[in-house]
Amino acid sequence: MDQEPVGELELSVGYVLKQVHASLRSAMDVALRPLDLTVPQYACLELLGQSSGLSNSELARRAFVTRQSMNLVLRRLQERGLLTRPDQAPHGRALPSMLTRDGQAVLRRASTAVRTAEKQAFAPLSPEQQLRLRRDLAACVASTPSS
Amino acid sequence: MDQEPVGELELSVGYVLKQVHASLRSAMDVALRPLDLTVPQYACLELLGQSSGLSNSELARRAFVTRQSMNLVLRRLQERGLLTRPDQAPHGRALPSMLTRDGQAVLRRASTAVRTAEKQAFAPLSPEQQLRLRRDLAACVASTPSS
DNA sequence: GACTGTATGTCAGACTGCTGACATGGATCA
DNA sequence: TGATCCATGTCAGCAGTCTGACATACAGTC
Repeated sequence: MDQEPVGELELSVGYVLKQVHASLRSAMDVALRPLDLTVPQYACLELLGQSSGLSNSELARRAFVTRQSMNLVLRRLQERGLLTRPDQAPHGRALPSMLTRDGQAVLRRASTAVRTAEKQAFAPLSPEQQLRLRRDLAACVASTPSS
Repeated sequence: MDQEPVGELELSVGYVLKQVHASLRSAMDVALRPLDLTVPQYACLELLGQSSGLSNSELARRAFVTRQSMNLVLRRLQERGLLTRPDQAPHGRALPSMLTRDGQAVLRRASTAVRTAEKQAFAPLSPEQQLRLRRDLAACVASTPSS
């Protein structure tokens, strides 16, 4: 390793944030591959596991993708029998998605796998530091104009 | 189990990290649009501005994309006359990229725009908190197996 | 010198996610 | 009631990124 003078980019919060995000994303990919799940698919399952009956648009917002992308994710998961959507909307146009029994089972396994990967990624930080990190990040979100 | 209105996902460091990353990415997109630059293109310029003569592969690693993707970025920037690459490699196969005068000018404007966006994104945090956040994140990177 | 291993640049194909657009259902208000 | 606006689901097209592959250039070993 050549010892360059630490660039200015290393001093940018955004750059380091991107770095950690990339590393975590990669770790999640590896952890989810055996379950044949992508990160967006996992995110969708996790969101539904915690808030059953969310609509496509609502899932998209919480997973930080567009409605169109989430639509494809939902379709694929529905084909695999991991979730169900009613043919007709009970109110308005929103179609509430629900996990099937299989979906819940897959989610349980995926959740533990991701949790392990995440734990490992933040292992250098003590529990107190992790809590502090989460709070600092959450503070930034709070000021963000909701998309 | 806290049954707060906030879901369990909100308690996940990874989720909040993703949230902040998405918000920052979006802000950077908006800030760079007037300059007709994408985020990867800006990243490339910024990296070259701080370490002139980096190769395609090295830029790719530091920008967290593949060599192939960075190759397209470099080509596009070269077409716009923002950087130059020698036709022949001075050593090995690595082609060192250099910013042109125009490239340096665009970088200056882009850099201030991005810096403003980043400053705004992390505005809720005091300078001390931002420093702490950067250190915490950097600690996570240190343990990551380098890609 | 020949062989092996590693790193780089580049091409081709597939996949993912996005933007733009349209139709539908509901709420609001004159 | 009719008009307007907003949110949702979905279709089509396009740009960006990735995986896989190949040829090339250097360093190390025999």
